Amino acid sequence: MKEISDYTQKNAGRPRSQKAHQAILSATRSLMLETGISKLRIEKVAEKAGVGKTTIYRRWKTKEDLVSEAFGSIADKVQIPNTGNKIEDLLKIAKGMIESVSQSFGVSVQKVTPIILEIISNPELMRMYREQYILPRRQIFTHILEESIESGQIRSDVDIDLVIDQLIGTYFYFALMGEDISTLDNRFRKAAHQLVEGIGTKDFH
Amino acid sequence: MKEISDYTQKNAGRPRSQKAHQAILSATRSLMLETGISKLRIEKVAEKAGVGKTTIYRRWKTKEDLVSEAFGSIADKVQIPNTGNKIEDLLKIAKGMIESVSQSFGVSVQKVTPIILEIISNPELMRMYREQYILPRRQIFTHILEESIESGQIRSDVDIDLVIDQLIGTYFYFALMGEDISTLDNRFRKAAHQLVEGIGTKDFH
DNA sequence: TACATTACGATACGAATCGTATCATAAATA
DNA sequence: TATTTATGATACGATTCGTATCGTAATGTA
Repeated sequence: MKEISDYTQKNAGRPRSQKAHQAILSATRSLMLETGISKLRIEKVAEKAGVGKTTIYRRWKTKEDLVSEAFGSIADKVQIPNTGNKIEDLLKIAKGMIESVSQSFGVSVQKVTPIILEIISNPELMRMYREQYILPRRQIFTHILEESIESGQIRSDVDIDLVIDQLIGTYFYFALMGEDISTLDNRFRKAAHQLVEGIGTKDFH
Repeated sequence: MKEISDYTQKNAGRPRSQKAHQAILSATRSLMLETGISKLRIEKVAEKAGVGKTTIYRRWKTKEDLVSEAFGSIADKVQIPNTGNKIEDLLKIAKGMIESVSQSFGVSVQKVTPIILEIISNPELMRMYREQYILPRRQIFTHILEESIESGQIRSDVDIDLVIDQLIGTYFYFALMGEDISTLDNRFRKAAHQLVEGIGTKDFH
């Protein structure tokens, strides 16, 4: 049997319907919001998309493959922010890691955080999320921080990748494991300030 | 029917076996390591514990309740570290959030991180993990940081809870979403140093 | 046009797992 | 001894899974 991922139309036979393809991905996204990933039923996706479940199983080997494409294909290019304030720029990019998803889905952040947690728990989906959502934003972070070094706001000897780890780690901890999302923005701003200015007394170093 | 969680022996009838209770929790922990939580089968737990599945369903309403007790009941008191170096103390506590689990289970950290990710993804299990594993360590963090303020290493105007968020956030990002666990310790140490000393130039503030 | 090929939607199917119900038996109290 | 509750075993209907089968539709080729 032919590998699903190796599919190429061989100029013979009925071609796969692109309309069905998009309908399936759209139905997958819609139902994911209602049930999460673990309770997503392929048969329900088929019903909602108006296709037979055979069509889904023919195109995607596993549910993870389907979800990965449904989720990954809506990620779009990250805009470089320019609020005039570096801290606000950093916040905007950090928030984009989850808000870009909630905006694509047209729902609140609270609706998508459980799904993102499920994605992070699954190695294959995590790979997609890292590549499509995290890494592009790390590049923007790098750009912003390098600008800050050039402008003399940040020391040139700091480990930029590590700073990004600290910012993203703090943001995810707030967004995915926090109990109060309403104060997230201000806590992130203050955390960024503490990182810039340092919490030490300077007497020691 | 009587609520399971409200169970109290009414001085009548055969009492519930405590031996079976512990055997069930132990079997749950053992099988969790092999299959994760989502694929944990109650029937397999019963078989491994040498009890009927009726006994499990009688005592725990849901799989989450069972896992929550099996996991939460092995959390023990957190020791206050005293390595002589505050950064090392912070690292030790942070690592304990995952290493205390791996040590209780007698397996490597890599074996338990997927399970902790599953726990974090489940609101009920996350509540247990927060109460049993995170909050006790936040208290130790607070203790260490207050000591550092008293000794003049850290400024008294810093937001300690926020510093803890930054440390824990960074640690979890490394441990749960990182790709290279071998350098985790050194990256955490360096991140803590960057937070203490600040990444800014002091020319701005 | 006729034929070969592949995709289509519908549906039937066995397998796995779920949580409940039933049962005779065991272990406690009154 | 009688009552009550727990025990382990097992049967059960309900879901969901992924596959197989079917006649039909849509394409390229002879």
